[in-house]
Amino acid sequence: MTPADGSKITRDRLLKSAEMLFAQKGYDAVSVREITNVAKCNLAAVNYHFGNKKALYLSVFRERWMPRAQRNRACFEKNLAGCGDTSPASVIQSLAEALIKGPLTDKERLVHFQLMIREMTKPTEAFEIVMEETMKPTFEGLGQLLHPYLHESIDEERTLLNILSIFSMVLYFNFARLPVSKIIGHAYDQPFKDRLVQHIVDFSLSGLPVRETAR
Amino acid sequence: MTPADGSKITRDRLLKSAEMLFAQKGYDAVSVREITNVAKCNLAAVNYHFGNKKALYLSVFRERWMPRAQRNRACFEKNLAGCGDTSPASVIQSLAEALIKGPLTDKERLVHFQLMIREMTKPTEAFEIVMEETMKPTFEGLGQLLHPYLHESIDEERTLLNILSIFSMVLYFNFARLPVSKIIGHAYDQPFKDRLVQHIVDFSLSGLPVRETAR
DNA sequence: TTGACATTCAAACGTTCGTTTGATACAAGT
DNA sequence: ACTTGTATCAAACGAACGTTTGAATGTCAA
Repeated sequence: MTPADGSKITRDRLLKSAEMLFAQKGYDAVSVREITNVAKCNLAAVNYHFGNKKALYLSVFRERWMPRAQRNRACFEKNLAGCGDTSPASVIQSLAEALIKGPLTDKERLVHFQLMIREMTKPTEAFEIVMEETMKPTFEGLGQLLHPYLHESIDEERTLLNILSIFSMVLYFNFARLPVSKIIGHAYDQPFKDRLVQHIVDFSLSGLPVRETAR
Repeated sequence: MTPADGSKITRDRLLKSAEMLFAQKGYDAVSVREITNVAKCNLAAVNYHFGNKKALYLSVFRERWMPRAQRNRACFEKNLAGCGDTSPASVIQSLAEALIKGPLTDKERLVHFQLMIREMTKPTEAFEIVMEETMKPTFEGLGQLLHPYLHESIDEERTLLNILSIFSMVLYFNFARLPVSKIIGHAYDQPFKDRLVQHIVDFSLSGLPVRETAR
């Protein structure tokens, strides 16, 4: 077949199946046979199209994870532009909405953040991709947006800790859906996602909603 | 040999080696041969002492993970008792100190939270242990401590979301040491841990340190 | 129609996996 | 002294792994 034909389709099916399985089970728990079965192609297709299993894993990050990270980033910037200002409230609301209710489907979001968590827990070569091309630029951008609004005494480390704290909430509520659902007693439906975004914004801006009389 | 002799020692070495390797690499990435090599015992020892690999994994949670979770809990309660009150500031400070500077060594802490993250990302039977015997009681206890101080309009879900947000920060700063170190530019030394606890308390109570003039 | 190229496929490669086996060593009870 | 029970060990088991091979199939330019 010519490249315009079914070949690329097989390659894409491999990437798609591999991504889902790697996110669900982790690199070592997934066999090449399992991937090719889900992708409905021959066992040797992985080696033909990607060379070997590890190269397929890296291609998943390069060709599927990165574009999704960029879609998230674009959504954040669109949200923020729609706010009309760059106040901390607008920045955090735009970020939380982009990552929790944003352009990804629920399945994509789970896959995206599970892959991210796996690279944080046991980094491979893909960690550099995630870190240098996505997280570092994002945190730097958030730092520049928030810094003018923060108290004068807040140094660079404190600024980063604040950003990482917001990020940790978004990360946690995305990848740990199962335990969170088990604790709050219901699924991630749309109204809950709205309440979740609102909570993250409120908590990030004011912390715990403590009674005035008890402050 | 009699049970009072070297046998239990072999069993303990297996548990210790298995825990470290499972935390570092994940269940499927670790082979029984690797575990027995690190534990300096025979390959068949895993099956003799635990039956099979999966049972060893569960024993790691029952016999090593759970006791550490209880040590953390005891430290939290000791910290809180030392505060003299149960205000949100005292509760969060006690919690953050217990989990970030508490009774565990740095190595133990990393292992502990990495195992936790792995169970949240891809739950096995050990998930029930972590969830029912540790997280649920902890969150319920925190809810009862914090609820009297929270605003009247805060319902049970909002209370839980606040607790989960604090938990997500503690979790993140413990398991994601590598990316966090990479971003802030230095290791987790003692002064940084002090600043980290202070930040978590401040952020949980007041959110971002926004200038008064910009509020 | 032919030759070159791209893609798929069944089959096999050698290696490593989790698990089992049977022999051996040693301590304690009778 | 002999039996019993516990623990360790080298060796082997079949199954599954990632990877390779060479033939078969299809497409398009010449």
